[in-house]
Amino acid sequence: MPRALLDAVIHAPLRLQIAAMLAAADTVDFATMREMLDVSESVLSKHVKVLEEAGYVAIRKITSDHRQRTWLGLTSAGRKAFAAHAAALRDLVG
Amino acid sequence: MPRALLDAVIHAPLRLQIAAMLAAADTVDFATMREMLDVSESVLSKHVKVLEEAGYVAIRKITSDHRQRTWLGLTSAGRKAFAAHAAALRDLVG
DNA sequence: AATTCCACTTTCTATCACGGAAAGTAAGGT
DNA sequence: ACCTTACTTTCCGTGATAGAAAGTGGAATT
Repeated sequence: MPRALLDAVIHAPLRLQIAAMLAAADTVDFATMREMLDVSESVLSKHVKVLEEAGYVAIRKITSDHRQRTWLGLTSAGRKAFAAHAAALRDLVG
Repeated sequence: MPRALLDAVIHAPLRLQIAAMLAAADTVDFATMREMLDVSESVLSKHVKVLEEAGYVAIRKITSDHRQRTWLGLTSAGRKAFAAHAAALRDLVG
């Protein structure tokens, strides 16, 4: 029954970690996240895109200091969804 | 980095629920679990099999009272794996 | 202005997971 | 021998995931 409460977009292992990192750190840049998760650029890019298309993650590309960096952060919908998912997991896992 | 700590066998939504139910109830029979999860027999059977092949679930077929029932329970390895997974999730989800 | 970098993004290709329907199996009843 | 119960396995189609390689767009360099 609580299956409906588990958000498939967030539940996938990598995306759960992405969401958790963003929930904890507010914003993280692409390269740093890639290193922390130890995945290829294409994989991270695609998972971030899934989260973005779900309206959970906001992508901001900023050029500063002769470097362009992509900053990632949760939207308010993303924060809500993550909180709900976290609650569902806690409920399940005790 | 904690990706390694998430057990793919347990993480799948349905199997996470199965494991959680068995962790909470010790044993549950197939039919009851099927109703609680609201899935088809084939789907439950296959997920249970995955858990069994991982050594996490023990299947016991018992005939009593003119009815045969399949009882499911976690093995000690299953209990350990679930506990570890639960810890990893809590760590991730805060 | 053309070229090179950089930092991702998208495409390509292959594999693997998942679901349900339907067919199959095993152990009793009748 | 046949039927029912209670799953199990097969069949088949769909969707997710991964990584390599090619592509894109905006600096920075020449």
